[in-house]
Amino acid sequence: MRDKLVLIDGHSILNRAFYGVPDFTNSEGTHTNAIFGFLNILFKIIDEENPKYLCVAFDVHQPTFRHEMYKEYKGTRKPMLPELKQQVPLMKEMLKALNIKTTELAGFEADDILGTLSKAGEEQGLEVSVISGDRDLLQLATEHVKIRIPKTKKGKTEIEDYNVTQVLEKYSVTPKEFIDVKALMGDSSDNIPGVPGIGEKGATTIISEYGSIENAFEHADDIKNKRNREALKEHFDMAQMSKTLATINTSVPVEVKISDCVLEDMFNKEALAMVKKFEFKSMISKFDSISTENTFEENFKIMEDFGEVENLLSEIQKLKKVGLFIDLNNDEIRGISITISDDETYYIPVSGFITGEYLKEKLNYIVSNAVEVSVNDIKSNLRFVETETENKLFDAGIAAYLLNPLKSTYEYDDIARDYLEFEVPAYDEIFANYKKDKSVLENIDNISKYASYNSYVLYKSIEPLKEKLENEGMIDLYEKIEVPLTYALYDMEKTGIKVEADSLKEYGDKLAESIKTLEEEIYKEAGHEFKINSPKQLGEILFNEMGLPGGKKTKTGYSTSADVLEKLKPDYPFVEKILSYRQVTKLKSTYADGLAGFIEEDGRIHGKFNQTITATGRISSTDPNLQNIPVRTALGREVRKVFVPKEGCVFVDADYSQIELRILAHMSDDENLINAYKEAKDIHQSTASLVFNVPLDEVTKEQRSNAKAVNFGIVYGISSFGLSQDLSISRKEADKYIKDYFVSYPGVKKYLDDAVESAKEKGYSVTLFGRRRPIPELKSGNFMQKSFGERVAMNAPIQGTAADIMKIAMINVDKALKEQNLKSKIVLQVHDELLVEAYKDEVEQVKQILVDNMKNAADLRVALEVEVEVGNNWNEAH
DNA sequence: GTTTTCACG
DNA sequence: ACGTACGTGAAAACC
Repeated sequence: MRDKLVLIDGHSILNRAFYGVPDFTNSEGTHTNAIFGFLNILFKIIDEENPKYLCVAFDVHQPTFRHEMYKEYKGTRKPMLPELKQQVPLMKEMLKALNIKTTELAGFEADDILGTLSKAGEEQGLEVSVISGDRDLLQLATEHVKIRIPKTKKGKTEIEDYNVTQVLEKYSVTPKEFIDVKALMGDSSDNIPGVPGIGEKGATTIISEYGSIENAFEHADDIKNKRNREALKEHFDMAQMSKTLATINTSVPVEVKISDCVLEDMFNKEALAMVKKFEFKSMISKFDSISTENTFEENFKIMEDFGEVENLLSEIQKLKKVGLFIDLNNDEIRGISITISDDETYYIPVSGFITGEYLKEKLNYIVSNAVEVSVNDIKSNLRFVETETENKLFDAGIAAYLLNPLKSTYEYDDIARDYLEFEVPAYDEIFANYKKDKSVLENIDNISKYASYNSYVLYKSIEPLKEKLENEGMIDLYEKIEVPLTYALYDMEKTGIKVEADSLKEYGDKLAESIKTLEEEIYKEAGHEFKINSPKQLGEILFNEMGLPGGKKTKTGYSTSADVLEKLKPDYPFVEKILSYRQVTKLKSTYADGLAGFIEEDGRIHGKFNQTITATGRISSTDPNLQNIPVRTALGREVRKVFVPKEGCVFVDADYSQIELRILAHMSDDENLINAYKEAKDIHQSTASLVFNVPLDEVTKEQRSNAKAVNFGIVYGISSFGLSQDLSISRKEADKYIKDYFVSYPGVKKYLDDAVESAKEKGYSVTLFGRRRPIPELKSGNFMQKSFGERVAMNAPIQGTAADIMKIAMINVDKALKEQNLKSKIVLQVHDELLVEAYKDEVEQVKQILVDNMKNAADLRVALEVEVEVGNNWNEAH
C-alpha cells in the first residue's frame, strides 16, 4: 500500500466553508462558521484517508507571477468580507495548534504549490489527494493523484472525487486537456478571459476532438460550428494567453518538504483549547484521549466513609465559602460535591449509611453554617434546602447570564473559560461516548469528576463574577432583582396552575372532529390525499397542481405561511380551509394534547420559568410554554377556559397597559409622546392624529390601526420594509409613515439614533436598570446583519426595561402577599401580565397589591397603568 | 438535527 | 443588490 499525502487548498476550502455553513459567532462575537466548516471537512478527510502526510497551502495576497504578466485582468474578484477575513488568521492558528503544516509562497498561488507538491508526492511513490473547491485543479489528476471537491449542503459535507477516469466521464476530456477547455471557455472567477463566443459546450467539443488549442488552431478550418471556428481564428492569441493563465505551475520553489508534513499529535491540549474557544461543542469529543490529563483532579477526592464525612462536616462552621453541586439521578440525590478550599474538593456519593436523606440534612447544615454557598441555579437547588438562605446563596449561572445573556448555556465549563481563565473538561468530555455506551454515565469516576469540577468552579467563580458585575454596574441588578426574583419564580413553579383535564380532553375531541371534516373537504378539492401540514406538499399542490398565483419565497420552495395564504383567501376559498386546518391542528397538537401531558397528579401544571435564556432579560417559559396560550381567536381562547383557580379561589389578572411605549416616552423624553400619555389620550389615535395631520376626533379606524402598527414598529426598531410587510403597503408609503412619525415625535427619533450610536460605540445596549445586551452584529460588514444589530439596539433597551420593571413588580407583589399573610399566589407571568390565584376573601387585597406594586415598580415620566380583572378561569380574567 | 409554521408578548 | 420587523417555545415534516 502506498502512503497517502493530502494537500489542501486553504483559501478555497475556507471560502467554501464560509458560504456553505450558516453564519454564526461564538459568544465573544467572533465569526467562526468558516473555521467550523473547514475543520469538518478536514476531519472527514483524515477519517477517510488516514494520510501519513498532510499540508495546507494558502495564497499570499500579492500579485502572483501568472497574473503579474496580465495585470489588466486582475481586480474583478470581490474583496473578502470582513466576517471571512477575520477567520483567516484564526484558521492558521488553529492549524498550527493541530500541528498541521501550512505553506504559502510569495509570488505564487496556492494552486501552484499544490501542483508542485502533488507532482513531487507522486514521484516519491505516494498516493495523493488534493482537496479544493476549485475545479481548476482537475488538471492535476493522474493515476496516483485524485482531486476531491467537498460540498457542504444542509450541514453535511459530501465529497466529489475526480481521478483521470472520472474527469473524462464528467467532462469528456482528460485532465491535461481540461486546461485547454478552460483556455477556450474562460473563467471569470479566475480572471481568465478565454475566447469570446466560445462557451463550455463549444470548448469541450473542440478539445475532445483536437486535444489542444494549438492542434485545434491548426485544423481550425475543420471546425464545424461557424461561430466557434471564427472565434478561435480571430482570438487565438487570447486562447494562448488564457492557457498560460490556466496552467498550474508544477515546479515552483516550495520551501516545505513532504517529510515535514507528517501528520501527528493533532488532538493536543492547545488545539482543544482553541476548539473550546470557538465553542465547537460537537468537536470536543475528538479530543477524548487527552481530556483525561488534568491538573485539578488530584485535588478531587471521593469520600464514601461515613466517619470521614461526619468528621469533614464537623469542621464546616469555620467555613467562609463553599462551592456546592447536587448530583441528581432521576430527580433523586445521588451524591453531592463540595469545595471548601482551593485544594479540598469532595464528592460524597450516596452509599451505605450515607443516604439521600442524610445528605439532604448535611446540605442544610452546610448552608446554615457557611457564610456563602455558590451554586449554579438557585431555583433548581431550592427544593433540597429547608433552612433559611437569605443572602447566602450565590447563583453563578445568573451572574454569568447577566454578564453575557447571549450564551445558550452557563455550565461550569463555560464559566471557567470565560471568567477563571482556565479550561476544564465539559460534560461531553467527561462522559465521552455516552451516547453509544450508557455505562459511562454510571461510572463513579466520571460522576465524581463531573460533580467535583462543578463545585470547584462554583467555589472559584464567586469573586471574579461579583467583581465583573460590580465593574459593569450590574451588581444591584443581580442582588436586588435577579436573586429575589429567582425565589419568586421558585414559588410559582412549585405552586403550578390548575388545569381541568376533562374539559381539555373534550376540547381535544371537538377539535379532532373538526380536523376530520376539514381533512375530507381538503382531500376532495385537491383530488387526492396528502400531508396538509407539509409545506412542501402543500406548496406543490397549491402553486403547481392547482395553479394558484404566488412564487417562491423560501430556500427550499414555496412559502405557504399564513400571510401568503391570507392574501389568496378572498379568491380561493380552498386556502381558507387550509388555514382553518392549520389552526385547528395547531390547537390540538400543541395545546389540547400537549398540555394534557403536563398535568401532574395534583391536577396542576408546574411549568418552568427560565431566567437565563433571553437576550433582553425577559423570562421564558418551557415544559410547557405557558406564555403562548392562545388568546387572539375565539376557538383558541377556549384553551384559556381550562386554566382555573382551585376550590375557594378566583383568578385576579393584572396587565400593564402599553408598557413598552410608556418606557419609550420616558427614555426618549419626547414632549409629544409624554403629553399624550399625561392627557390620557388613546395613544394610537393620538399618534394617528399627529402623523396623518387630522384633528383627534376625525381619525378614522384605519388611520388608528395604521398608527398602531407604526407604534409597534418603532418599538421593534423600525424599518420601512418591515412596516410595509405588516401593513401590506409599499415601501415608499411605509417610509412616509415613518418620516411623518419622526416629525411628530422628534424626541423619539433622536433617542433611537442615540441608542444605535451608543450601542455601536460600546458594543452593547443598556436598560434603565443597567442590564446589558451585547450586539456583535453592529460590527458586521454584512448589511443585513448590521441592520439587524441596529434594530436590536433600538428594541433591547425598551423590551429589557419592561422586563426589569415586571421583575421588580413580581418581587414586590410576592413580598406583599407574604407580608400581609395572604395565601393567594402568583401562578403565571406573561411578560406584561401577572395571574394570581386568589382566595375569595383576599380578592380586594390582592387587587390592591397587584395594582400598587406594578404601578410603582418604576418611577417614569409617564405613569404606568395597570388593568386588573377577576374571573373564574383565565379567559374570563383576561 | 434542521426547516417551517404558528402560538404568545 | 442585499432581504427583515423585536423577543420567545413547540410540533410536524423531512432528511
